[in-house]
Amino acid sequence: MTGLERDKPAVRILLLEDDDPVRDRLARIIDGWPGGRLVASCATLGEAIRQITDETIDLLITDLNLPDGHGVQAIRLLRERQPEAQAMVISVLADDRTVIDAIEAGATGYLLKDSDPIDIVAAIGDLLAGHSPISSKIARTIVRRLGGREPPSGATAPPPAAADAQLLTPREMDILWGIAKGFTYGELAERLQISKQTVPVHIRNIYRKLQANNRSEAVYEASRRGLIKL
Amino acid sequence: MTGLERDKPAVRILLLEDDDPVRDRLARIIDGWPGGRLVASCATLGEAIRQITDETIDLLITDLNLPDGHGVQAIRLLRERQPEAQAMVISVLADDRTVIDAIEAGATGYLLKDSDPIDIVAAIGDLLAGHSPISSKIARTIVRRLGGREPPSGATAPPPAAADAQLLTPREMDILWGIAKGFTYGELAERLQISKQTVPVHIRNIYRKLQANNRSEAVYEASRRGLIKL
DNA sequence: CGAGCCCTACCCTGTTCATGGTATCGCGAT
DNA sequence: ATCGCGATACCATGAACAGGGTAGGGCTCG
Repeated sequence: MTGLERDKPAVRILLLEDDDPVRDRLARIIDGWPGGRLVASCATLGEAIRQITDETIDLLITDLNLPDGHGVQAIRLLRERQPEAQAMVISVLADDRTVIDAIEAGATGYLLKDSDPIDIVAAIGDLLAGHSPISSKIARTIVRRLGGREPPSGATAPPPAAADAQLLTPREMDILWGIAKGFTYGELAERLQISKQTVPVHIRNIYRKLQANNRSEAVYEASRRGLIKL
Repeated sequence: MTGLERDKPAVRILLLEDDDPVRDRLARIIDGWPGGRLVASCATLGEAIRQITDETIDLLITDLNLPDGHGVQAIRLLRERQPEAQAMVISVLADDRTVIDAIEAGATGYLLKDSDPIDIVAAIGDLLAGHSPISSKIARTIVRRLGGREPPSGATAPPPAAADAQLLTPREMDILWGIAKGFTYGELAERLQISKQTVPVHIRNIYRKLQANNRSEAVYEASRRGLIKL
């Protein structure tokens, strides 16, 4: 060591971004920031996986769309191998699934590329201060996930399930059970003694209420919200 | 009927803030903003409740600490009476309980007073654009709520998975995760970087091993056997 | 080195699903 | 009494899925 590391522990940063100009720009900024040390600057998931496996990382800054995989995979691996490390996403992706996936994988920061020029150093500082720098568009997805809607009629609902209790109608709950168990339209119709034309109507309504687009997603969502337990 | 609902798309804003100087300052800013109309500027929860009950509101901007109650109560009432309306918190409070309460009550914006001078107009615009202007410190609380749990890869879960651990191959477990979350062939193929022809092959093998005939059944079975936890 | 398994990939075919629209009936609320 | 909504029902179309067969490359293990 030639005195690069003094008393202050520099933040070991791993950068993962497939777009060359963007990566270089970010790398330069990070390199020029005295508080951090750029462990590596990767263009592929594979390279990042190698780095995460071999090196000690404090902070992963990653894109999501990668030529050989998805940035969330890097986040997952990082959280597994180095639970103390932080992860921040910098991406153009803003759809609900991607955002929720990233957050659930352990990302604590999420900046949208499309917005105004990113102050990456400020975001890193924010993150390391225990905050979550998140673009407002991304935040909305997360907030929606928590807050949803529908007013609690009483004062305060202790269990989260109580809030969603009225979300689905009784019939929809019947249908939900059915799709969780893998029944087809026909089986469900027979079991509930209704026309097989009616089943998809209920299913559509369930999808709308749970913001799902197919059966598995609906079951996953319903389970997550405590509407059903598998 | 006063018949003025369609003429102008000015945002009807209700301000609730007990601190006089702060309230006046915010009121002036909002008043000077051509995009919005200040319906009322309240110093107490009681006054705000009256306004929410009697007037049509598009956006509530509220403090939380109030002399006669809590701002969250105003948010709850608003969401109950006027579900289309938005709510934004401006407060010094940042504890988990308060933040989660506010978000669950329906707030889609949450700015911390202590931070840098608030650009309230930008935040309002953000909010009305469908985003969620949220201070990064607040965001961390929310993110923790969503993602702060255990990493999905069961590093320390030998008891349940032991018997069936070898039932599915690693790749099949990847696929299983995907179908539990509702991914299509194409999405799964992209995320795992394999051909979309290969995905159904794995799925078929999973069905065979779990004795399932469709996705929901497979997820149900896998969950029941402890292969995945939703 | 051949056996066995996993992962990969493609072909084909029939079924099921997702999604739109439209409509009737009953019930509780306005 | 009209309105909103839940539940029921039908039609139609394109996308996605299930299930069958075939097969090459890579890996490990006797």
